[in-house]
Amino acid sequence: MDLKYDPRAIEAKWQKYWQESGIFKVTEDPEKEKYYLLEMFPYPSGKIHMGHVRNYTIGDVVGRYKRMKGFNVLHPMGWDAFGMPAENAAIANNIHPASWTYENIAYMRKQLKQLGFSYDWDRELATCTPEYYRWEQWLFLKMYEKGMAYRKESFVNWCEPCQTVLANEQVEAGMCWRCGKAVRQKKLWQWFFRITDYADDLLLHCDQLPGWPEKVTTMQKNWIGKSAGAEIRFAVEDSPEMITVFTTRPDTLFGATFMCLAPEHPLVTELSKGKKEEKAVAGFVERMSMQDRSAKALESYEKEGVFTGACCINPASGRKMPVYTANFALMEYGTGAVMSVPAHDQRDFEFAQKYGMEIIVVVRPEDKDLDVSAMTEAYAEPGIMVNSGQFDGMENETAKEEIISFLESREQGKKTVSFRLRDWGISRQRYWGAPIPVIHCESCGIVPVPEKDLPILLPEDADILEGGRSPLPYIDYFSKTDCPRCGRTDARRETDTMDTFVESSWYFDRYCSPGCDSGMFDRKAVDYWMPVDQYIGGVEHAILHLLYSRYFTRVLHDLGLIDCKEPFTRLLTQGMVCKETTSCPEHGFLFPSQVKWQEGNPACTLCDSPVTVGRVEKMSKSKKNVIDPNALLEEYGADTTRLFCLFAAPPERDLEWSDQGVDGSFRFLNRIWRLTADWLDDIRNVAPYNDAPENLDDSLRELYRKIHETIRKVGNDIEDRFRFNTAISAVMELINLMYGVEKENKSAHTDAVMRLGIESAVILLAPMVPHFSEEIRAELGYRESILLAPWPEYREDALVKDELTIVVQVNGKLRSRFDIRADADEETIKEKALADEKVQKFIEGKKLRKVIVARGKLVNIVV
RNA sequence: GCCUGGGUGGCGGAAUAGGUAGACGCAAGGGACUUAAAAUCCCUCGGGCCUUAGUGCCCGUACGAGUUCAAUUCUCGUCCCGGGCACCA
Repeated sequence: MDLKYDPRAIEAKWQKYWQESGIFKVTEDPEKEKYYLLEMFPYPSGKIHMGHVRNYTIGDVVGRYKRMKGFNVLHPMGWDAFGMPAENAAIANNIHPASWTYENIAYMRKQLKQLGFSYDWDRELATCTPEYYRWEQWLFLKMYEKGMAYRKESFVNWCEPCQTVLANEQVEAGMCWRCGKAVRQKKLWQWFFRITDYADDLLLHCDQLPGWPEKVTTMQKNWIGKSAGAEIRFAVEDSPEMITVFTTRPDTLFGATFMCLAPEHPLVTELSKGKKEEKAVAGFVERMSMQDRSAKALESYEKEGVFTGACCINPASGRKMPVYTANFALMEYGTGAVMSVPAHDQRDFEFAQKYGMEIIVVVRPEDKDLDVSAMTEAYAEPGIMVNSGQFDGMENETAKEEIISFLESREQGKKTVSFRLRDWGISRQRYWGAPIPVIHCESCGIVPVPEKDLPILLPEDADILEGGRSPLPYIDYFSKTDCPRCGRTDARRETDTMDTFVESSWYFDRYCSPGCDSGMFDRKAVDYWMPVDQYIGGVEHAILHLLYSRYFTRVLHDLGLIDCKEPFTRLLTQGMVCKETTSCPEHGFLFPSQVKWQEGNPACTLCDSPVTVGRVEKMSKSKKNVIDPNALLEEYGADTTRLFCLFAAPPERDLEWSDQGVDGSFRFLNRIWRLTADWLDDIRNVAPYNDAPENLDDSLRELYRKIHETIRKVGNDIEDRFRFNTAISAVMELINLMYGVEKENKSAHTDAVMRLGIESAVILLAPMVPHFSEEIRAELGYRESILLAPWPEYREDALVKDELTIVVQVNGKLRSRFDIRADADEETIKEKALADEKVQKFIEGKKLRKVIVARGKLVNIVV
């Protein structure tokens, strides 16, 4: 055995062996229990970053562990390959999005292989290939048939100078990131998926996902946002129009004193037409269309509105209510109209004060009356009805039902529920995405592409136009086509492409039979593998990606294509990889390699200025606080890199990068290596000890127990808790103990127990540092891959202790401890504790009030 | 504003059923080996107190209360930090 641990030689050797032996290839095997392990596939952005390394390392440990436990493990990898960065790179570097993407894939695949991940590479897929997206187009057609895909008008961020649609992240403070000019909202006809049809079902099953972090299901529930209430219709004065509102507080109807419509509400323009307010209203609507509509932006705007010139009639009180249009009313939620009850809604209260609107109290606290003139805020609590006609005196919760019945009987409203969730807009006016397979015909309207014409290929000989515009509408051979229904020769192909979340909503199904060319997937394969048993990825996908995938799985289920309804049985959301930032007054943020140490202080390598060490933040290119995995692989190898990612923090928490910590992980592997090298001659031809512990002397017996305790702990930590950090520290303790074994005083079984110890340590670490473990196991004389070795089981009899240490507290404070036979009964333990010399000092002359004995651990004496 | 995590030594973290706070690692200090250094191995390592230096006492898990024989762990309140968000009518 080489005396020095040389990861580079070892890792290349075993990676080659795994690849050539095809050991990670799997097929459906009804004899074995399946385990589908999946990590979120990466966007091929250029190279692997530490977030990927962490995510995929965690997954790999689980995959290798389950494999050793005898499961048939499906562990695939692929590429989420459509998307905007490819277009941006194309513009910046004058390279085609396709070549950019495929080059990145090739490079990143190589990096993943260097990290030793146990993927079945035969199942690799890239979503930008026609073999993949043709089935997405096929599904679109099925969804269109069912009315699950439809078109409606909605808004996009539009940059006039660039003549292009912008993503939210391309809008910076209301301005276009490219030209810096103001962005406005433009209405376009776009494609949607009817996810709201499944809102109730998606919500209901949030409580049936016990393997998901509660935080994620809670976020999903809040996102779907079901609320019960009523729709109420208000007649508009001097007009045949009605305004319909949704409210969760029908009980406060008598207190509604004005109405607010969203600026985009169709009635806004109509109601103000020909009135003196018309100009002001039009100006307001125009101004609002310029505003950024994201939640955070809206948050910062002051609440404002203008009078439309029209009034409506409160169906309960008969009161005249002025109709306003206001920036806080959202067209997307409810009906786009809000009945405003200033006495019982804080936002309405503020709005009423600002514009001098009437405030009427209709719910009072049980113990007092509310005086409008003395109110400083709205009263939103439950209470007793007042000023509400026949409903006075009721509890407001009862009044909710009563008022709804009252409205229903007069056909002025009805009970209803509303969801916060909106339909999924999938249209993107972009090039690098899957074409939506429909044709627009002057005679026939929307005509779906016939199935036999799929796939609609994305032309790959086109270039992104100036300003980032999609070339698709300008490519004649693509966009000009014949109508498949009537044959008209002037039809136009749809040039919107699909949101990339569509690809990631079914890739896990495709992995089950990635080469399938007769459908989205092979039914037998998908029924065998799905659902995913363990899904692992960043918490940033907690809502959208996971919700869309759950939705797609339901759609596939209801189309009769798949058995399961929930795609992911267990979910692990891992934390971010963070590092402190470093910056120089002259050069701004610095990469770690741009910082040198001068007399114990950090300095800039470019200008020698002292460097400021900033907060620990998520690694990001813009802050330059990044570590390049390549450099780590070069210096320490894959096993050390993996080990540190696992050891530094539990998976769901953020991980703080530490160069010295990496060094420590490397030292640990070296320590095992040396221990093995040191003992190899003694243990090479010895069988690992596997007898009763009684035949061992005290210190060996202690080691034997430690070995089995470690086996138990590592298994539990991986299996139940994904606590790789504590699993590793348990093995460290075992190694530390073995370092204390002296060869000089060897007894009959020393070699056998040492062999067991080393063998166990290595096998327990095999999922985490696979190359290292394979190598040592080979040195110990095994011919087969460690992957084929069964996961070790602990012996109960080795864990048994003759003596237990009991600690003694007096009034809850630790005062003494003693050892006692493990089979001693409670009374004996109690007596021994009371008789203890140190304990005596504290209880002498005092009255014993209580003595508590806790299961073989502790005695607490209360005096 | 709403939702959601989190606060434990110089640092990352541990404490799995309310029962010995600080496992393991990093950093630091000391020692051994060496001509020397590196590497390695061993020891110390939360704070304070003491004319008994100990198998000693007190304090200590963001802060303040509470429940309990016993709280890092459970309850309530406060402060601070991170993440998400589409004004939830």
